Amino acid sequence: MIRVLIVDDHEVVRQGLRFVLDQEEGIEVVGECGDGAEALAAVRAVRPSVVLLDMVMPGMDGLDVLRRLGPDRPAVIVLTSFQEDERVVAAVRLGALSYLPKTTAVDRVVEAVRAAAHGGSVLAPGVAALLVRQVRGGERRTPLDFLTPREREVLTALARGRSNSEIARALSLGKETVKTHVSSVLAKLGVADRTQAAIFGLQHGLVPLEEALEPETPKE
Amino acid sequence: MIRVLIVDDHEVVRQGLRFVLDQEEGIEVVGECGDGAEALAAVRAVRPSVVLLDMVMPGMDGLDVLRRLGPDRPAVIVLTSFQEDERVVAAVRLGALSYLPKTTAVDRVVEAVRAAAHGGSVLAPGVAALLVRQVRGGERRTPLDFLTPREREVLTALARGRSNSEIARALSLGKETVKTHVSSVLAKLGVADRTQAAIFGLQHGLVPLEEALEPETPKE
DNA sequence: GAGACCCTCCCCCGGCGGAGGGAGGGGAAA
DNA sequence: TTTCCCCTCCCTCCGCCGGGGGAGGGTCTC
Repeated sequence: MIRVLIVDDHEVVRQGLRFVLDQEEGIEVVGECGDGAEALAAVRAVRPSVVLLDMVMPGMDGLDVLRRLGPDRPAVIVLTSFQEDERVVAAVRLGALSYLPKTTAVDRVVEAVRAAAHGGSVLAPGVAALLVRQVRGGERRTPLDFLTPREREVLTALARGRSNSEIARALSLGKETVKTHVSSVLAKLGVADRTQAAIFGLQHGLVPLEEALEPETPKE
Repeated sequence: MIRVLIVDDHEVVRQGLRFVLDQEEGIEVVGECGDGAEALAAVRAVRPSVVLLDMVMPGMDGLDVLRRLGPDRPAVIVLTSFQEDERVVAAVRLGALSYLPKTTAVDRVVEAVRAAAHGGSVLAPGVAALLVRQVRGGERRTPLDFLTPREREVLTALARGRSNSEIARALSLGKETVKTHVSSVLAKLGVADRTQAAIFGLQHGLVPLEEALEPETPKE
C-alpha cells in the first residue's frame, strides 16, 4: 500500500487529488495539509511513503519544507502552478523526485506516485528538458546560468527594487563594485536597464513577486 | 437542476470541483474545459446555468472569456489563485457574480454555485472588503485608485520595462509629459524609483508577469 | 464665472545609472 | 608557473531619471 500525504493550500486541489488517488488500487491517502508547517508535523506523525507537495503556499513554502525534511524522508513529488526555472532546479537539488505542473493530466500524477513509491521519477516534458539543460550544460541555457554567484545576489536585490547604494550597503560593497556587477548582469541578460533586469529576475523566480518590495525578508 | 460548467487549465482542480459538486443534490456538472476558447464554445453548446471560471489560463484567460460572453450569459463565478486587486474589480465589472480565491473551502464554493443559480453572490472576505473599498470609495484604498487614467497607462508601460522615451512614443506624447506622469505615479505610490513602481504594477496585476518584458502585446 | 482637476509641455538642475576602461588580489585549473 | 576568471575598487563621461516649479487649455462642477 502506498501511503500518500497531500500538501496544498487549495482545498479544491486537495479534494481533486484525494478523489483521483482514492480510486486507484494500492494507493491510500493518509493525510492532507494546507501549509508547510502542518506538512512537516504530518510527515513525522503519519510517516507517508509519498508526499505530494505544492510549491507555493502561505508561510512556509514547498522549498522550505524540502529543506527541513530529515534524512529519512518520504519520496516527494512537487506539484506546482508555475514552472519557474530557478525553483525547479532548487527543488530537484533538494531531493524532489518528480516535478509536475498542475496542468498535468491526472494519470501522470498517479504514475508519478507509483514511480515515487520505489524511487522513480516522472517528469513533465518541459521540466525534463530544463533539467537536461541544467545538468549537462547542454545547448541553450537560461541567461541566468551565465551569472556568477555575486551577480545573482545583485540581480536578486535588483528584483526587490533596491538601488545601487542600498545594494552596496546590504552586501557590504563599494557602490562602484555594485555598478560593475549590475553592468555585467544587464549585458548577460541582454536587457536595457535595471527595471528590465528586475522584471527578468521576478519572472525567473529569484524573488517571489509578493515579497519583491518588502524592506527585508530574513526568511525564517 | 443547476447545470455547471467547469473551466480551469488544471485537470486536478477540475476533478476536485467535479467531485465536490457531483456529491451535491440539485447540482450537475455538464462539462469541463481546459482553456478559454473551449469554454466559449461549451457555453454555447451546453448552455450551463453556472460557470466556474479560472482567471489565469494559457491563451484566452478568464477576463477575455468574460468579455466575450454574450448578453444572455450564464452566471459566472470566478475562481482564481491570486487576489490581484485590478483583476478582481475588472472581473466584477465584466459581470462575474462571485470572485473566490482557490484557497476557499469547498463548502463556500458550493454555496456560491447555489447562490449564483439565482443571481446571488458569495464573496471571500478579502474580496468583499476590496469591492466595498472600490465601490464606496470608503476608507483606505489602494494607491492605484488615486491614479488618473493616464497615469495608469504610464504605470502599465513602466511595468513592462519601458523607458520614458519608449512610453512617449507608444502613447504619442512628449517625453516631458511622460516624465510628469511618472513623477506623479512615484509620488502617489510612495515608491522611490521607476523600478519599484514597475514591481508595484506587476504585483497588482496591471501586467501579467509573463508578458512583462514582451516587446508588444496587442492581445488578440 | 470661479475652482478643481486632468492633460499637455516647458525649464533648470542634481544625482543616479550605465558604458568603457583600468587595475590589483585571489583561487582554480592547465 | 602561467592563465583565466571572479571579485573588488577606481576613474571618466554622459544620458536618463526624478524633483520642483510654471504654464496653457480642456472639462466638469458648484
